Amino acid sequence: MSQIELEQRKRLREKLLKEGINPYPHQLKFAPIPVKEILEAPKTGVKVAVAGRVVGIRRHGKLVFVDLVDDGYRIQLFLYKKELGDKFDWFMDNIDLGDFINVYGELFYTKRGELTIRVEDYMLAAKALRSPPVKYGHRIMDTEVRYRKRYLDIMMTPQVRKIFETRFKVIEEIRKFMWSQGYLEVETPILQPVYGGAAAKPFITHVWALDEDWYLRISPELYLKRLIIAGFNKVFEIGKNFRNEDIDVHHNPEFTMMEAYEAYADYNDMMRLTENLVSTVAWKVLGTMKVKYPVETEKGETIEETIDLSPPWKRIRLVDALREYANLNVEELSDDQIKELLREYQLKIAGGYERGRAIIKLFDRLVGRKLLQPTFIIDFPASASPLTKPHRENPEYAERFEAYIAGLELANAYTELNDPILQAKYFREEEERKKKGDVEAHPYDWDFVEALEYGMPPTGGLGVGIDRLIMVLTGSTSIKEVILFPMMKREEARETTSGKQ
RNA sequence: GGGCCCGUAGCUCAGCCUGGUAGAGCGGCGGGCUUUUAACCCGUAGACCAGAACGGGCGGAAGUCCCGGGUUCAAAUCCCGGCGGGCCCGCCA
Repeated sequence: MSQIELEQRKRLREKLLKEGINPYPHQLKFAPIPVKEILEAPKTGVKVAVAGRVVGIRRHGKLVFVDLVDDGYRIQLFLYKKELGDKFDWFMDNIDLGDFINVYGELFYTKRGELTIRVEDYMLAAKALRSPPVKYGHRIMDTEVRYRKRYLDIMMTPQVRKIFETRFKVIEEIRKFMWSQGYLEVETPILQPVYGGAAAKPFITHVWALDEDWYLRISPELYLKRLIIAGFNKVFEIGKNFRNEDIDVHHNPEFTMMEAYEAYADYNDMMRLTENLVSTVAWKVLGTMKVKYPVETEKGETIEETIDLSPPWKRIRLVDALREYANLNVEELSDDQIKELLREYQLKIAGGYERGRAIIKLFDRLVGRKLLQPTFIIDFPASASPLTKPHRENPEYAERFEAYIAGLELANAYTELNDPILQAKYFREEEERKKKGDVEAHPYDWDFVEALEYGMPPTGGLGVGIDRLIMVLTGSTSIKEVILFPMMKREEARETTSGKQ
């Protein structure tokens, strides 16, 4: 909007105040009902009151059509000078696009068959000084504006609003599902003295009361396990984790995870939990277990892939997946041959070469993105899974899986390591890697080891990336499309009505 | 960390290659129109500063075509360096 238009509206606000009309009244004159209710059960000949934002004004001489949006639902208003008299002129002179108004009138169908309110009276409910940036129903083209001023993106574009409605319904249904399975929803610290539960760089903050540097959690894992030790058999937590790493289409520094832990369960139970959770949530929110997701083919074309979320999902060992999808039989390769492959694909291992980590790297590079249909990749090399119990049949592997859908890593789960001596050994090895330059190695958490020494039952644990799950369920290819306010570089201060900020 | 693309009126974009008056549509403002729905038709202001404000007229000290330099008689346009955004690659299990 031009500066001139902003000034015009500021003057209009002043004019209204002088006339004794509050542009920001405390109460509505006509008790409104939701537009949604009117649209769901349309009746004609009845009087209704509604409130909402003016998003369209179409004038035809002595009559005018107005589009009003209330809580995401649009209804048309009809104002006729012959019926409204001076109030018609007042509306045209004082109501602008973007304003909130409260109207009262009778429902009828126009010649074109649209349910419309024939306005008999109205009031200004809140003045907008800036007009909407685009016509209602259109997309804001500038992605920077969309992300920085998400309120405009949602205000003007119903499809965008729909994505976020879906997002929060998904989270609601996850809760309902977990509750129905007997899990207790808990909260654990976001500010932690020792971070852990994942391999990632943390955000550091300072606690003035203690004069100590603390961390924003990279995962709630070690606290949730403490609750299993405490004697809660089934717990889960939904919340933000913070990882001080790159921002791209699959990563935002703060993101939402659901983690669940269950005593006397193992990673097989967690697979069943995962596929039941995801398919049930899809069914409840979308009414289907089949979703479409845009996928780029090798030719560079984008096609809609239909993804079937119904259980059971495919289960395949990581080394078998490398054989099946990348034609690599890593179990028969020497370390030198694997190092050669790392060179070929320009992959580096932080903290120095280590066979297990190298195999996982090759998997991520060559296989992960090919896994479009839901797939559990099971049995990771033990060396790169320091919180996981070794495989019951072959201790070179860990009882760990990752779930992939649409090429996205969606979940990560273990049969949890509950041997404190082994856990301490793994922590020491992680400390060694940290010294060798692996900035993401786990720090030694002696307090957690002590907790394990009191005895933790056999436990299955699961982490689900909620943002990525919502990407799959909404067909979004960027995590920024499913996070309300994604992290962006700080903006320069700008002029607003209250001056420089 | 590497590469590619974009940044011009409130919005969407043209102009840039080939340097020489900065344009269109939408939106705004004014007018017309009794059933429209991205309404339509006619007119008009609007890109930086600015004379208190507003309306009308006049004017240039000049004028941020993201910012700062450079080349040139002359830069939105060419060159260099930034900033912001998007995408790809690497890293992030």
